[in-house]
Amino acid sequence: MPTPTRASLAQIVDAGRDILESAGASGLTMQAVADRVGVRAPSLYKRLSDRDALLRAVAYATIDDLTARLEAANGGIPSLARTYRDFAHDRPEGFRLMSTAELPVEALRLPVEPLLRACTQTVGEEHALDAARFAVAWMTGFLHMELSGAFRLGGDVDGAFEYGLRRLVASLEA
Amino acid sequence: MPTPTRASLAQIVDAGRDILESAGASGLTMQAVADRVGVRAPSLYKRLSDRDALLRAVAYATIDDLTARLEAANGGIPSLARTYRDFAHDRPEGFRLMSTAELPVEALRLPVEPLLRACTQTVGEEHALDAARFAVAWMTGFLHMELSGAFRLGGDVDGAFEYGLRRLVASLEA
DNA sequence: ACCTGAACACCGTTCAAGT
DNA sequence: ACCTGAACACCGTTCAAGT
Repeated sequence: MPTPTRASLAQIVDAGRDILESAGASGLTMQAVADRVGVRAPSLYKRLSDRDALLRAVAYATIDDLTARLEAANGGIPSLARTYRDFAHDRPEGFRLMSTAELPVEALRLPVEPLLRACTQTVGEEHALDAARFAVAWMTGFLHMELSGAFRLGGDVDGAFEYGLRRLVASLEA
Repeated sequence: MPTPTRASLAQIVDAGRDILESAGASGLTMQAVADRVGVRAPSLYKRLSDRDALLRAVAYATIDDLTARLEAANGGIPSLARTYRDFAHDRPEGFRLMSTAELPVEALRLPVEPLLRACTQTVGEEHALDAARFAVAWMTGFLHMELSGAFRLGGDVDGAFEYGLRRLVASLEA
């Protein structure tokens, strides 16, 4: 009787996401995933070509999760921004991995789509892409700095986010 | 006669910066630095407690470099933003390391100082910090995304930067 | 004081051999 | 088909021994 599949790719990726959040990217080792999934490390290479493929797979799963949340949000820029921030707070390591993992450009098309629509509404077709890049850059930069503790000193971080959001929206509506 | 010092900390950090830019963060190993400096890896531990300390030292040197460039710029927001971008293009891996390395909050005080002054000029004391955070977040986010290739598809990246810069300045002057 | 070789732990990865 | 132990390369780090 052939051995039944013990470690499906989905199980591996789920284990990877958990380990990532609890131990950080450096703790996301093949051995840690193998232990969690009840298998020896070499067996993972039946499903994934190498550790980089594991990181990419976890990044994709994270992006899917984010995309779903953004689609569920009311489509305005403030709502999208706050949803994005909540997501980064929930899965800080996954959020970081999205920027770190070397992904093909199209990987971000789906999560950006709702923002692109919102920007088209406020600035029109012609500058929608520039506006979306402006918005995404601010949000992503803010969240990275917030998560890395760069805003720890001085004043209210929530307040700084809402201030930036107000300025952002005002500047696009101008 | 005691052995003369072969590997000073300054030499080690300089070697580290070079290796970082040519081989990336994962290529910045203790062995690579030791080779470059003409010493065996264990000798580095006379100067640095561990690899993390090496990364921090390289990050600090990078920050000093950036600070000098920003101080030399004409102090307006557009000039600071373009100087920051030039720096990220010159030393992309160093730029990344500044965000990655776990540094104490005060590490960024000096490079942010010129921007904080510019923001005080345009929005006044009370919201200077919020405005600086808005500006830094946008710039840093934009540069990370640009360097990681997220803007590779569609349109003019320089144009998108100038668009963002115009919106940013306009929103602070409003 | 500074350097070295030897050694250890840990990780990624390959592969021949098992079921 | 899927799994495993054994093995290898590579890296960080420690330490006793050299000058």
